[in-house]
Amino acid sequence: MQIKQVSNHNINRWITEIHNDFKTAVSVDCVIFGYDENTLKVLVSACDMPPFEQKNSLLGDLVHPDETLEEAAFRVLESKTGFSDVFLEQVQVFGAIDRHPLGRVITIAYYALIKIDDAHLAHVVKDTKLQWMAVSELKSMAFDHYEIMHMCLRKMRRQIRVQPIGFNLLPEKFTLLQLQNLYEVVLGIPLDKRNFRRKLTHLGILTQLDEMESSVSHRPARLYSFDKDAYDEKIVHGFNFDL
Amino acid sequence: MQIKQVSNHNINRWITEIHNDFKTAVSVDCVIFGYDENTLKVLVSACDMPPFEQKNSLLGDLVHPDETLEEAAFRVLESKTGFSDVFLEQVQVFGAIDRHPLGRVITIAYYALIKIDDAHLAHVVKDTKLQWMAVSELKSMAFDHYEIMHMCLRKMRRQIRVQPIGFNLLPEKFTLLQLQNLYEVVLGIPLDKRNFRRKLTHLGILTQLDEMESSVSHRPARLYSFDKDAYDEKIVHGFNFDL
DNA sequence: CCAAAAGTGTTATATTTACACCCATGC
DNA sequence: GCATGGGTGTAAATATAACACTTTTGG
Repeated sequence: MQIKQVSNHNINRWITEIHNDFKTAVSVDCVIFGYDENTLKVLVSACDMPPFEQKNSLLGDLVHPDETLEEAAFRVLESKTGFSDVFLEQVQVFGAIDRHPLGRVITIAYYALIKIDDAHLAHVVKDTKLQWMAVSELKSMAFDHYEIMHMCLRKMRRQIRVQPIGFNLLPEKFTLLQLQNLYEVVLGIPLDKRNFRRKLTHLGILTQLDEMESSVSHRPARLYSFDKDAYDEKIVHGFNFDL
Repeated sequence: MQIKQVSNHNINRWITEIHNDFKTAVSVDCVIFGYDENTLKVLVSACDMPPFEQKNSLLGDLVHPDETLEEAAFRVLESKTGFSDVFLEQVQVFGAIDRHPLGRVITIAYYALIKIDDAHLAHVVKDTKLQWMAVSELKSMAFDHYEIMHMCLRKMRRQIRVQPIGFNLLPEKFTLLQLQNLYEVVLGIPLDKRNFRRKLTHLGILTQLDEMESSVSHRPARLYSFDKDAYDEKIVHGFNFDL
């Protein structure tokens, strides 16, 4: 990179600091949430770095010099899940001085929401280090990753109430009960069936499909899909999603 | 720092990358909000770095190797405002590859809320580069600082509705109209006087003082203060501030 | 016919909004 | 006495919460 010759001593200080003294390693860590078997899960990896060999860690990597932070996060996501088109949200930076045993590494936490499907599960199974773990069963992790996971969970819980992001965790076609269960599991509160259904169907952001559940041993439920166009349209007219 | 000898080649890669290849300069930038003359203002500094000499910039600095991100932000705040006890909130990281003309610098944005008082104004006046500018008058800034300011403004607007942070912008003792004006200015919406007063006084987080405004050319208003203890008490019992 | 989830309305309660006048003070 | 903001209550509309039974399918 070319550096302009400038007279101000303040700028020379910056040049020195930027290029020598004050450089730090920067990583991204992804909290990848999935929803399966009525459970909120996180994709974790067996950690191979001392002293955390018995722990699980989040999926992350150092940010390369030629990529943005978001690109780094998407690179991690794609390499571990095979998906490139996922919902991704920056949460917070963690910069405690000794958070990494190999030296100072500040990390930018992202959370992602993905639809766990069979193709994806096969992809994960091939990588013996990877594992979907229920959020409720995760008690401790490598580094400060448990704290990071928890912060991401908090942010996701806050966001899911006011933005239609929950659909990223469900298949394209879902029943109203699946949607209600998702909210109950994520938020940890029971919801009234009739009120929930009225609220959601009256929001006008669901498309009622001409299709039913099949092969269930009870009355099959109608399938719905999220109508993103309708949502975007309503947003510009001052509509608020609020569950 | 001491580095453990480990056998795994993956870890050796990390060591190389962390200590050599992938280091980046990291800075903090503070969007310092103040409220004065019924206006929301930001503390900005004349920029002396080409090509932004005609622009204002946020207050920031590189993060030093021996301090956390928050410590860096507080250091910037204290050096520029003289205050160490201010409300500070991390907002987002900005990591576009060419956001800084001197090389790759990723920056962590914070916003701070401070009470602009006379002592503080004197402090600012001594530094000829510093200036309080109305948010509404800021149209462009150095680097990506306008975008950063805007993101912080958005986050602050969101937070002020659900957390009692507005009090950080007012004097210890304030009138209900001052508080209402603050909300109207920050949120950009008019509020009904009677409804606002009823809501706030019934929340039970304001202490009604035995003191009135003085030297005003109209009926003096009662003064109130924020009762943090009462707020904390209510929070643990599941109370939600929501304006 | 049994088990399991689908689907559907009404009423009571709480919250939010809209709105207008007299009061105290400084000049 | 006039300009300025201080201070107060009520009614209508809206949103939320609670609640139970019949229907449809597979086994």
